[in-house]
Amino acid sequence: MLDFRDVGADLEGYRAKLSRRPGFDDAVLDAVTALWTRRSDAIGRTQRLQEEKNTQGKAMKVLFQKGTDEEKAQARVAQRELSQAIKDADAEVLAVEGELVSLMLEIPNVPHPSVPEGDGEDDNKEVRQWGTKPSFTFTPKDHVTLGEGLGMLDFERAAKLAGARFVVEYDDLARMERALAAFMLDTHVREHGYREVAVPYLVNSTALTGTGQLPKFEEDQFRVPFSEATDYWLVPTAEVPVTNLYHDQILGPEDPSLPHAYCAHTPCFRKEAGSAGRDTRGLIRLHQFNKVELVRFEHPDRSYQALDELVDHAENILKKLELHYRVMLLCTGDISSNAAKCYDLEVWLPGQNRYREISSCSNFEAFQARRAKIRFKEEKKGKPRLLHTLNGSGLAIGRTLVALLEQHQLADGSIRIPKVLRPYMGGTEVVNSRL
RNA sequence: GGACGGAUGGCCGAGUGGCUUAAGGCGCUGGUUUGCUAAACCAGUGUACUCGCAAGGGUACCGAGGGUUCGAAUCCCUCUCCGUCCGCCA
Repeated sequence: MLDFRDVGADLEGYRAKLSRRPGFDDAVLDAVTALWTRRSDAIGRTQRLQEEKNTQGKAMKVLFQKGTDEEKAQARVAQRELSQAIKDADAEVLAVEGELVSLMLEIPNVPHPSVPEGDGEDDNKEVRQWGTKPSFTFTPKDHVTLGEGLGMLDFERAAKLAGARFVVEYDDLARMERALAAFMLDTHVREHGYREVAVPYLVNSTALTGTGQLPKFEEDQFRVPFSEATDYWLVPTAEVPVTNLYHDQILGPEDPSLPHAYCAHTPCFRKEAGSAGRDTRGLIRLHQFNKVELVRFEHPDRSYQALDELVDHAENILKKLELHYRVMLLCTGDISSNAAKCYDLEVWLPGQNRYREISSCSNFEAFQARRAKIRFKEEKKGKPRLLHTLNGSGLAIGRTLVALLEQHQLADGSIRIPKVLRPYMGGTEVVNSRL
């Protein structure tokens, strides 16, 4: 969320910056400015009425001891009228503010100047590549063929249990989900300095609003209809519970200094409402998948440096797993609504002959911090400022499994396990079929 | 699921309708005194909104939301969270 004061103070500046996003309708900005004025007027009125009522109220006690019955009655009527007037003015403030906030919640973040313009995916800029495409002396299979060939991926039974877009894994591939999570967490904790955290997989709508999934993307979220009164949603990513750890908090100078960096492993649940028919084969787009997520709370002055570090930490996992990938800088047409700047890591999938997103690393600047009220003070008496939040996948585990299967496949359909993962796989070097 | 008890500033804690502009203490910051440190003393110490060029005002906030009243931290209702016990349970 942007600050409507900033928008009102520099309407044309924001119009220009936000118009870099294709499809942004700037009419909403004029509505915001109009509401802002109405809000200020209404607040001014309420406060003047309050002041008057307080002044009169202080005189009441004396009056009730010494005044005549008639004076008392008059004062009572006057106060009652003031109370009513305050109530009315308050109601207007609330109504206008409600409208204003609901508009603000829908306005996307301002893209950083370094974000290239573009209409969509094809306009993203490749920043660098790491490694080379593996070459095969045979035609590489895709992960579904490989996994089913090993007898370790089972989409039919998953469909029986839950429906489309779920998977059942067995044996070494089931173990590899666990191994990858442990390997990634260990690396981020030991080598990159993140603090490991285990969080709830159900969150409330306040948390989802704080990180920006609500209200705009409600159709992507799984709501748990536990009862009328409860407000439970399955987490779409650990970003939500982890970022909201600091909800409504002011970090003081006595707190361990910024940055605060966390990593968490959770399943992620997504409706994939808008992607019917897309990526229906395999592990690429499921309703449930595992992910290790990195979340950072940063001083505004160094959040872009932190973004580079974050990308590096995610890349490091791919390097250790010996997976060829490229780094893409997303353009204004492909970047998410919350992010100011975003890099995607795209891993090479020989079975599909294309790169696929395996991590998305974003700087949200103050966009989430303003929604979730996350602030810090540099000095004890200083003014609280919004800090910057960042997060990135480190990495999506299901897609990592896909990449391992496809890039490290051998001619007979078995899979070579990269060295760093072997300790987590009981020393196994190759995944072989048990069939 | 049942019963009872709680929720007040950074922390502890007083407060049963107007003397609260939230006492008092701790902590913290600045100052005075002072070989150093400590102590003592003095002053300050939240958040949001709002008016103002500024200095500096004003308004709201005692878990949340409603209600009663001229007036609510205080009385009433609903909810949330925490604690203790009982039942059920991985």
